[in-house]
Amino acid sequence: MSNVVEHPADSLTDAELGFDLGTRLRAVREQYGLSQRELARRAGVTNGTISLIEQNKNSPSVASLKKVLDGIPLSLSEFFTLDLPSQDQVFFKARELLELAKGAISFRQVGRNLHNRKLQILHERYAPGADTGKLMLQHDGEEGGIVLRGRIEIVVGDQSRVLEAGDAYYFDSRQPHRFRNVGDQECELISVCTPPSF
Amino acid sequence: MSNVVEHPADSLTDAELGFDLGTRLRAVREQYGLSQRELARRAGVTNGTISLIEQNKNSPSVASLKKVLDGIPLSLSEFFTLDLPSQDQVFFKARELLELAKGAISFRQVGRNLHNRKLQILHERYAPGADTGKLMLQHDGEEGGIVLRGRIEIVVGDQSRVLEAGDAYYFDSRQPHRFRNVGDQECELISVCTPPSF
DNA sequence: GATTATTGTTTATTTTTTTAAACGATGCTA
DNA sequence: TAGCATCGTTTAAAAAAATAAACAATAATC
Repeated sequence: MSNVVEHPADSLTDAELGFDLGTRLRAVREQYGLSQRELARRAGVTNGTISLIEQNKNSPSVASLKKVLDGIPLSLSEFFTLDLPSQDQVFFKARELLELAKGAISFRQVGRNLHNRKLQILHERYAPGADTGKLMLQHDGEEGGIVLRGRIEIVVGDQSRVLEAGDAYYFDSRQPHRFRNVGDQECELISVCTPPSF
Repeated sequence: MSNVVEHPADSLTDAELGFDLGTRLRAVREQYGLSQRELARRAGVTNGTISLIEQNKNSPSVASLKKVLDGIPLSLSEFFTLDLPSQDQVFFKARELLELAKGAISFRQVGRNLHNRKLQILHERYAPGADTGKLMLQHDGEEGGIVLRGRIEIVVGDQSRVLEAGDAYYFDSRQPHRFRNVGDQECELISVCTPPSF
């Protein structure tokens, strides 16, 4: 009885595959080097359960899927949002940061493919007077950052503040927001946000 | 068969599941202005099913939870990663950053309550020679950062690099990793990671 | 005020999942 | 090669979830 497991190299997301929970669990389990029995022992279920789930012969209750994932360990949200095959670049020389905008405002991003990532990390520079504009930005996710030098005015919803070196911010990106360099020198900051992915 | 002590009928809540699935579903359903019956009709299940799920009186199979969410519509990953709205402090003066560690290695965090947040943003400082230790760190999530000044050696899995001002990194936090200041001056960087949420 | 919908909940019955144990296949070691 | 451990799979019985229908509470309409 040959154990043929479909493993297309370009198997990217569940959206394309129509959500193959069994294959996903098997991939995760194997990635962690666990046998069905070992995972079953840690999770407090039987090995048969895991076998049947991985073959999509039954659909586990959320409760028992949680039990299984606890044995890895992996949270439900991580399990469902997981992008399995992505071996990415880890280190980036300064010149390798991806230039997203260039001019009065400059965004230099860590990493290229945003779709596989949970974090968008930017090195931002604002020339004196530079402004993200009156039309306030608004998008899903959360964002925050720390100011490295200069003075920048940040408007979030009905709040507004001028931040200086060492100051920081954090807000829900669905609130309208705007950045403006109100100093007389260049302003620099590191920002990060969770990109809307799924 | 299991001789384990039976749990009371209503014990499918936080304790076992890690979060309150029933309340979560109810909140989402009401947010979309749907009655149990209307959602049941769209999802192709019975209203009783939804009632029982929302009371945590049974734990739906992933298959039926997916059916229910399709009626909203909402993906599984969206459902599990939903964050309850929380209005927090937006701006932080430099001195308000939360000091997590103080000594050869210093971590100063943006924001206090990590549980409601998707991002952990840190201002890290490493004294010359400072080291996160031979026991390599490993945890769920992803992380990245940008070096502001100094020289730091970062080991991720079987890869290793010395990064300098402007350089950056990004990796899956489940890979073992270690940070070490290999320069003769203090090293400073902004790091960010996705904390495990559930 | 009575009638009629619509809401969420509960209860027997059916359906599905989980268990416990056995099965065949593979790999290791003496 | 034989013996033994481990792997994933399969199957009858037990446990749990989904259904269908009845139940109670509230709001709307006549």
